Amino acid sequence: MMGGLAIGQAAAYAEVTVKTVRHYHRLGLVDEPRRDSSGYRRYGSEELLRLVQVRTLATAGVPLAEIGALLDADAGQFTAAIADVERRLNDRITDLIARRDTLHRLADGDRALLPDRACAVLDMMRDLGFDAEYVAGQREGLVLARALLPGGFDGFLTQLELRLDDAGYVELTKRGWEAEGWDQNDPRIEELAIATADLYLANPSLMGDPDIMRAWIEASTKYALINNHGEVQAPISTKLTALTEARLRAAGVPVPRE
Amino acid sequence: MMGGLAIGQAAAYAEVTVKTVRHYHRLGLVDEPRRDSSGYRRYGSEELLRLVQVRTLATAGVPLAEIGALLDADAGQFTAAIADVERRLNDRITDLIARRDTLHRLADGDRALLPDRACAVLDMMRDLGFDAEYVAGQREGLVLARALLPGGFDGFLTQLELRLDDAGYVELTKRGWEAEGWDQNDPRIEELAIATADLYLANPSLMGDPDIMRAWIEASTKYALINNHGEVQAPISTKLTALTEARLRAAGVPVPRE
DNA sequence: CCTGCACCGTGACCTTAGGTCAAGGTCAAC
DNA sequence: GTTGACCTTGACCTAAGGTCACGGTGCAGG
Repeated sequence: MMGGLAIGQAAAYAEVTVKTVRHYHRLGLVDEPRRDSSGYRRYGSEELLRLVQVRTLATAGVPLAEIGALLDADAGQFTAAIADVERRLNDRITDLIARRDTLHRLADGDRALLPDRACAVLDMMRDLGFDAEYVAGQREGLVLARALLPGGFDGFLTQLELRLDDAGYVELTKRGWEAEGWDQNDPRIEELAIATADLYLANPSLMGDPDIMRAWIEASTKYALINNHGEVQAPISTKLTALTEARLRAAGVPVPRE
Repeated sequence: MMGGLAIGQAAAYAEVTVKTVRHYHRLGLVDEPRRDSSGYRRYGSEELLRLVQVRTLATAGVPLAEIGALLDADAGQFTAAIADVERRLNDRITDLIARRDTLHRLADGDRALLPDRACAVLDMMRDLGFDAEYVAGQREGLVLARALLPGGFDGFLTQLELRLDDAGYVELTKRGWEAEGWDQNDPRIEELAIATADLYLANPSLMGDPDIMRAWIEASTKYALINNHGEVQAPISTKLTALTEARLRAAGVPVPRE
């Protein structure tokens, strides 16, 4: 027995590696045991106990830098610290469980980027028969909107939901998307602007915050075009918006100018 | 809007730090986005999606080195990999839960070092009225025994339990411990050896593996003396063992010599 | 127009908890 | 007497970023 365990046996006992034991010695977490005649470390149960204590705390996630003070504290502080460690462990466990659930969203690109409610809005658009490219643009827009105005995102979704509930709005918006293929001077553009303005006048709650909604339409339309056709301009949409706003102003609605 | 988010906004969106985003670029996990006129990175939803995917996997514990291949794999491989990640997460969770339970053992030094069954044996010794120093020595011995013969530890405990169930054994062992304070030539030592040998002869199952049990008695006695009195020898115990073994051999029991 | 301040750029070094490698000494067995 | 398993020290490597230094950019206030 030579009066104690060699480092490999001590390490196996504590279920750590030899290197880890030496690491703990270097950090002063476990005192160096006495050496035998050939300079080998010889471990008694005192050091083994300490080693197991350190390992237990370390694998529980306590930083090594804190373990020394923790183990050298008096009983009261020690049990309090243990309770704290346990709390942190519990936090980590619930955190990991949350991450495990988040993982499922990865299978679907939309769901990784947007909260469920926004996904529901996009689904509704698809169900209402909007063009897939249009919906994709709306998705991009929602992602950016959430990044740029995280506080107002929920209200913004509410506004979108309100609009999608209105059959007239849905119809006019679909036509507006088709309009991007029309000629710059197509007379239908003005017709569409008139119909849109009339819709807003008949149902003002659909307008929402005009600043935000204008930015929204331009941005999401542009994104759809950039991503799907490499085009940078959405001239028809811009013209349509301008005409609609002009008509609203003419009717006495205070629409701010860009 | 300047056509995209700056790195700080993208990082906030993905709930990582700016430094982390650049780190992912350097590792090739997220493509560098285009730059604006002043060289700033400008992020679109493509990169944001990728960023969120990488972060989700990374915080789920997937090494960054694996994430690239994982996200670039086809759908089948990807969902398989996700399932694997989830399995590893579950493992980590159950592992943390086990560690949390282990933590409680730290409050008591014995319970950190020894399995419950061994603690029960020590408790039984205390309850049977063994001297506290003796029990402490047994504890040290158990710790070392578990380190040195982990495979045989359970059988060894069984042997101890068997012995403690025998009132005669308990009585003789207590006297043997007291004997360490006697004179080397005290006639009671031989009496004790005779009684002990007779006990073993009457009840051979108490003997167990004689090699192991002899090593055990010597080691645990020595540890108690070293730790509590700084003595290195346990001469009476050694003599007692020798006398007992001689008597057993005389009675025809094959006791191996050291 | 200048100055602050908050943001962006790169590059080099620091951190935690060890792992790996190198070069040599020791021990038990065949 | 040599092999192979173990021990010694020391120097360097790793992941996943953090911190520091030093400089450029963009915008608001005085």
